Amino acid sequence: MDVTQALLLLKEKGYKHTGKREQMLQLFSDQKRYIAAKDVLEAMQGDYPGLSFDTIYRNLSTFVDLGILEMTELDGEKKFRFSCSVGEHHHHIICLTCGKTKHIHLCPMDQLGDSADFKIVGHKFEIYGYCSECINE
Amino acid sequence: MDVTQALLLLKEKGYKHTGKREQMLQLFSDQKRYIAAKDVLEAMQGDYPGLSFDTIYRNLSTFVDLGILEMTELDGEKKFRFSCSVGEHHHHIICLTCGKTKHIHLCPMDQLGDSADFKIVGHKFEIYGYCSECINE
DNA sequence: CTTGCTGCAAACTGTTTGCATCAAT
DNA sequence: ATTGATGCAAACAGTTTGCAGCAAG
Repeated sequence: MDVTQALLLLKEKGYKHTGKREQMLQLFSDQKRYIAAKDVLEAMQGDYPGLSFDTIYRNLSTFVDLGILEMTELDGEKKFRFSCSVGEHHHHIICLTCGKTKHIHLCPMDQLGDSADFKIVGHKFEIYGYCSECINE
Repeated sequence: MDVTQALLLLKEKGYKHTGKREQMLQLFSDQKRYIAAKDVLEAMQGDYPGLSFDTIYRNLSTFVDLGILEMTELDGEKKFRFSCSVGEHHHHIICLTCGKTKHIHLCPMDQLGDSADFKIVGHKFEIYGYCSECINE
């Protein structure tokens, strides 16, 4: 999902085009990372000094609703992180320092037989580590 | 880990034996579920009407430090859940209604080769569903 | 000019902490 | 008598909401 495509989708759904939204989308498109709301805010405060968390949260949540972004909580973290959504089912290795991700095409659910006593509705598989840039710190 | 064993460990480490701690441990030992702090509190307020969240949280965190309980955050939930810890590495199917768990002895990390560009330090694999008792609601 | 977007302030949830008191050893 | 355990109140982080004004269509 690139920025132009996302903006088109927004327009289609009756959302307005604002500079803040575009720049948020640009940020996620440039950075293939899981980014927390706070970091989105900080990245944008250069261009939008008065920008508030409210706007960040409202837009992030809009983007997730539209399928533009995906949202996760790293194990133990008490905050959400967001990154560009890609269509096909996949999992991630996530850098605990910078949020950079790498896709994993192995899904453990493929090898798991049906469970007699549970109706399965979802799963979470994430791998945590440090990327080559963050490991020397 | 049963209650007597856990109490022994507490004593060993210089922690005191209180009725509240014993009953908390009993609760987790009886119920093989992931329980949230709030539900622990509610389950105990019958016997300890003045019981506060502070005590619950402090004791839960002590138990986790000692390896008596394990802690997780279900995907999307903004709260921690706790359950009896077992030694060997494993994963869970977790009922989204009652927190009941079933152990999974498949670990996807076994099939994952080393990643050249990430130093892996942890992972999370959880399966969410509804148990046979909760499915009809 | 209409409707959605935004900032402000306030509320909310789950969790943590300082302090004085109480209870287990 | 010591030292840890507890309740209270307050603080904290991340997130959400009502409202009035602003800006994009």
